[in-house]
Amino acid sequence: MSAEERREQVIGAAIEAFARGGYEGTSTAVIAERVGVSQPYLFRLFPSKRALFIAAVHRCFDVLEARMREAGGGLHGHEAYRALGDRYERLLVDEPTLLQFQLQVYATALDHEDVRAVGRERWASLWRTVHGYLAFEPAEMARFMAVGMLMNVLRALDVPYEAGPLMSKSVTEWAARETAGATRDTCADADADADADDGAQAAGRDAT
Amino acid sequence: MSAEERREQVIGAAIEAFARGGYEGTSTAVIAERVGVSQPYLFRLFPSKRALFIAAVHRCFDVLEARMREAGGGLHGHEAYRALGDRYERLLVDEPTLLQFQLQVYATALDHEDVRAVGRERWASLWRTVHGYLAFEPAEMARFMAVGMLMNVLRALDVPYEAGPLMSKSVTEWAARETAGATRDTCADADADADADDGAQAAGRDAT
DNA sequence: CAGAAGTTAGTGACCGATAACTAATCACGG
DNA sequence: CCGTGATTAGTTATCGGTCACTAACTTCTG
Repeated sequence: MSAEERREQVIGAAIEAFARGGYEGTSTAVIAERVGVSQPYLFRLFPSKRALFIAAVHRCFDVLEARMREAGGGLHGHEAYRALGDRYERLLVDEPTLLQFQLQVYATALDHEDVRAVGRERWASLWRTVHGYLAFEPAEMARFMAVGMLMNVLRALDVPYEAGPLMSKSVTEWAARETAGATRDTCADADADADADDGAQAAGRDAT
Repeated sequence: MSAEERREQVIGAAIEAFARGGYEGTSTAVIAERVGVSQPYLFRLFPSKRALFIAAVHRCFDVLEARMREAGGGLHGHEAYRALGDRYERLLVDEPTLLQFQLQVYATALDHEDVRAVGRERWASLWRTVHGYLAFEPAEMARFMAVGMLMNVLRALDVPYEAGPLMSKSVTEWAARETAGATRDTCADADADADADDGAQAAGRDAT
């Protein structure tokens, strides 16, 4: 296998590993093990752990932008808004690793200047791709991105929510329930592994 | 100094340290050093590093809820929406550590079930506090929280933005600028330490 | 034989946690 | 006022394990 192929493979494994453990919490050994090479060999493919992480950031946003572009197609305005929103919801279910890694990037950016710079650069690119390509109004742009960030957090905390416009209502109801039963919070464990197949909820959106 | 006082002090130091380095990236030694006690003594105040982190999570959301309650007062509807929004903007400028820590919590929640459970619990509490106390409509609730999450990310990436309704427009313009000059991205370093006093931008909101 | 792909061995530093010891405070009987 | 025993706040010493990274060696292929 060529070094370039290996590098791509390593980046994929790095995203999966970093998504779970974060930058500091993930050893280069587990990444190497995941692709089936020795740990020191990673340092011949990438100059440092940070360089590998940054390569993973680029890959992550490459995919994100590609997905948005695919969904946007020739649409614009509200049609595009709905199309991209739906696509992001699906991405959240189909490729959760990508979103978890995204969250790790934001956290890592706080004290690694190089990561912050790359994250900012790619966020600008993503924002501009969505805005320029689909011609949203600025207010809708911010709203779209903001809801995306909210969904990221809800997913990170394993909060169940309905997709689409019903989200706010369902989350509000969830919050009321969760806070009411604060005395017996053991029931929160029961749905820990039940979210694996709640992708079906995304289809429930057409009931709107 | 009593153990309880020390504990409170340690929690404060822990938030500051964890906010920068994250859970895995912060050693108990640096937290101990920050409060001026020996590292092993932390383990007499808290049973484990995780327990300390979780205590910090509680403190963080305690403060967050308190700030929102103060700002909400007897207001409701759109007036409350504006009051809380303004307060959150100010919090972003005045107490950035709290927000950086918040981001670390979301990232940490991904692979620590106990942190996730506490985060979910406190998010529900926060959501309910804002919703129940201020009587927002569900859609406004989600919008409020979503914009907050967006602001968190923008701050983490050091993206300059105008506060208030102008945000989306200013960020859109920023994205256009940033992406246009992608070939010479060295200028991105210049404003790295210029954000210390951009709190003045928050006052620019009344120009609306 | 040359170069690229990949390995084993090792290193110095650090980290969370434990164990055992010390110093100060305080209540209290004489 | 003094001694004294108990509780509490805090220390030093240390350990087993892990981590990013380096150096030197090997194996495969054209």
